[in-house]
Amino acid sequence: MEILSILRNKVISAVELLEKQKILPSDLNKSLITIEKPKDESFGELSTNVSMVLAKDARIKPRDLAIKIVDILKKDEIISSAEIAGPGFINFRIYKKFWFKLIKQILEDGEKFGFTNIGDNKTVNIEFVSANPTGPLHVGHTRGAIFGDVLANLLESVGFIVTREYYINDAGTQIDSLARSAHSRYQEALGKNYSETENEYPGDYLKKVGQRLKDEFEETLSSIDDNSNLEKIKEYTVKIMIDEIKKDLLALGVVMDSFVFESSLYKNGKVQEAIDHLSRLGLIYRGVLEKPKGSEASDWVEREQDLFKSTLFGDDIDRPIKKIDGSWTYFAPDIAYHYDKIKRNFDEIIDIFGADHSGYTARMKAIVKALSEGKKELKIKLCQLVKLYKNGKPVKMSKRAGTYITLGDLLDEVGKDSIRFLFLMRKNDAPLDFDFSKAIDQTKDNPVFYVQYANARIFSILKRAKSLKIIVNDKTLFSTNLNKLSTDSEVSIIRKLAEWPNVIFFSVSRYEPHRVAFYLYELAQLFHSLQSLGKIDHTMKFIVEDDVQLTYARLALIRSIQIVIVSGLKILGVKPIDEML
RNA sequence: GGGCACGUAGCUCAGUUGGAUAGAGCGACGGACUUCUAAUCCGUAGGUCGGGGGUUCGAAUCCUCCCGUGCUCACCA
Repeated sequence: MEILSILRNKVISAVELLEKQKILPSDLNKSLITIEKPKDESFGELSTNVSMVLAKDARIKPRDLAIKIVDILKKDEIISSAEIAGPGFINFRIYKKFWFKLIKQILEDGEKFGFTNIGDNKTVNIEFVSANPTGPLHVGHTRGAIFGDVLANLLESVGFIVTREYYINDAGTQIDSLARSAHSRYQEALGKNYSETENEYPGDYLKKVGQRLKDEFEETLSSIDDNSNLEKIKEYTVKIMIDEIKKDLLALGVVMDSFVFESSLYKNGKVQEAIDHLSRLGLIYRGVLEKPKGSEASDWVEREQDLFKSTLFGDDIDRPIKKIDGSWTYFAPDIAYHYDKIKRNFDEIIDIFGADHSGYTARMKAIVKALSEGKKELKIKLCQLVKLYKNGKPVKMSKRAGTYITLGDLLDEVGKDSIRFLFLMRKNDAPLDFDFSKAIDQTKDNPVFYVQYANARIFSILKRAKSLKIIVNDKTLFSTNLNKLSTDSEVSIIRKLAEWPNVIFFSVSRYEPHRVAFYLYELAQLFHSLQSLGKIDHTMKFIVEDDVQLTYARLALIRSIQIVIVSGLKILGVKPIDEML
């Protein structure tokens, strides 16, 4: 167990002792007790809010409670000082040798350090990207892809069994339009009349499809008077689009475990089945929706339709499941799809949406609650939109004109690792301004190189140590004597390393992968700072030639930094590099 | 007009789910290399946390009302 948890347990035991002695009422809620690193290190190395959190329930003043707790903890073997400050904080200092234990633990655990078994083999389904197969992925999808993938990595790393899933909308009118557009390009490839105006998907990417249709089928599908030809074109086009999407995702480092086709839900009767289930639960009725307030829907007509009682589950209005012509609405297959997820019996179901689908979340949560009869809760994370800039100027994108920046474009210009890291330097629900020119620049404003560079520097130091006949494998470093680590900067970076398990815990429990990226940046910052001390004062170099023991101790320190950086980068799906080129 | 987000330094953003004197990067200004990689470091300047009110020991964080921005709004997907 790492030091923050150890200290927290000690604090809790102290409270329990006071409970036993009847000084405090029993059964106080201790879940809010935290151990944190104070912002200002002059306060102490670690602090706890215990006395403020318990004061109210215990009916005692925070500072009075703090005095009692401090009396107990002062005797503890790892605590060198415990002081009360401010409204009732208890600030601790820890004996150095207990900080050194942390380094030993990192060297022993390796890249597993910090990852506890939170998941306990619980299963999780994360659905993300799920872009319509009508064109290549663009920057918006990219953000969702990275967010979902890294969240999946995180969950896996703490013992969840994760299914990364992509839901393919391969049915409906959009896909019919796609097929007609592909047919136009097919005609074009065959040298027949091509009409730009009738083409709903005019992007160049369909030219390739047209050519491939020609290569594959020659002229046999040219006439679409026969509907079965259009069906074949549709099938073929969707397949190509999906292959392209998979290829782009792979280049971004994202591999899905599972694809679910909307069309299969119709074919297998799963849509009807899900709706029937809702009916049995009494949640479907014939009704008339009110005209939306203030909406400018001028063509609004009052109509009776089949509605799902989503208001019972926290939605604003009940939602139609059938259109006027009797066909299903877009919502219906989604009901079936989530019913299917429920029946596959995942412990957790997570959907990742783009912000443009935020209006959809209430009904999706409602449907999962309804279909599972309250047993499952759908978790939805929203990714805000991405605005692209180039040299500080916004890049205009138009789907109609076919001038939008695709994931492929991004990968060509920026590269996978930069994209992933930069996209993760924003919280998911904050809008992301992404400047192309800055991302390409490898020297400034680019945190991924900053972190990579820290790793590369450590690699280079260890390499040099080896050349000096110093043994730098983890086993040797593990058994080295660390007592020579004595400066504030050194101990301060160990304290930072001690936060890593906390960072993982919060990233997982709140589904916030960006915390990992920020943490790695901060850790790299401390490392760079530490290294630069050696420039002014040569005794602060990591390798001090006339002090073997100090050298070993410092190598153990930087090696443990490297372990954390590398394992963090792996979570982000960014490849650590040993040498900057 | 309704719903959901968001509003923190000149710019881009963090802020451990209510804690101490609100942080970082960029930009600006001033410094540091016969290097274990200067792709780096150190320092200075910069704030009414959009505004008002409320909740309490304590608010950037929670509640409420305004102001502003984005997304969205039956029968599209």
